[in-house]
Amino acid sequence: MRNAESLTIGKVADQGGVKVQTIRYYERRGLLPKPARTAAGYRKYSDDAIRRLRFIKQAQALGFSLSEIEELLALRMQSGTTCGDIRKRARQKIAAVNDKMEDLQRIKDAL
Amino acid sequence: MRNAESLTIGKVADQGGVKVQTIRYYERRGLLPKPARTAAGYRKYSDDAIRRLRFIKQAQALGFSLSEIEELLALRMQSGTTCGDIRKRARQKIAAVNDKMEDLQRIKDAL
DNA sequence: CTTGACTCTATACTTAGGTATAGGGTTTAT
DNA sequence: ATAAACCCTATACCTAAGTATAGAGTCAAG
Repeated sequence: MRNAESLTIGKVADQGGVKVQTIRYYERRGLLPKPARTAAGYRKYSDDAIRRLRFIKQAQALGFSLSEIEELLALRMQSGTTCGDIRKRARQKIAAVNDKMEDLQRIKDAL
Repeated sequence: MRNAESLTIGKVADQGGVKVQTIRYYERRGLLPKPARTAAGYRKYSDDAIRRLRFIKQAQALGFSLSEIEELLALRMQSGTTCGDIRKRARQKIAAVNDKMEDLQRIKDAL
């Protein structure tokens, strides 16, 4: 009972917390796969799309650019072999965040 | 022996790690005070400008927008009274960074 | 069976944060 | 005393990440 198939773009946008145009924009950018279409040409999504949108938003909040996120998603797709790459990138990012926190401390002290 | 006065915009740019045009841009935006000028109209800076540039870069690296940085600098100027505000903002930002780290963990796990 | 809320494509506009260019004056090293 | 390396203003351009608009088709509720 877990899978509501065939969501419209509007539903996905609402659930993903973005605008409809943003979804189409992501599709053009290659961040979201081209979805199936109805006879009338309407995009049909499964809730994978929502999960993907949320992943994108999280990664964005962490300071990844859309291009970086594209790479992350690509890596994720090559499941199996290259998991190490992702771990490495995640670790890099964590290190960067740690650095940022130290800088923050310094700024706090400076103020 | 600590104060080399009267730096040109180029020196400040080099030391601050930004382009000359960026300095002029920051001046237009109000992030850097309008400096004194030579007879010929050249901008003259003290090394305060360099410190300020570095502060801006650090804050930027932490995810502050230029507008936010403007506010931070303004707060810093009202020295004395409103130090609490800055601490509060810094603490907010630290909290945000902590949240981000948790998100990062989650992403790492998700990959 | 029509009206309002969707959807489609294509194109243009927006904001943030710069970066480049044109056309000119100035300083400095030779 | 002249050429290179600076500086000046003003204006235009750029990338990222959307957001809006126009003009047209579609679906669902009354």
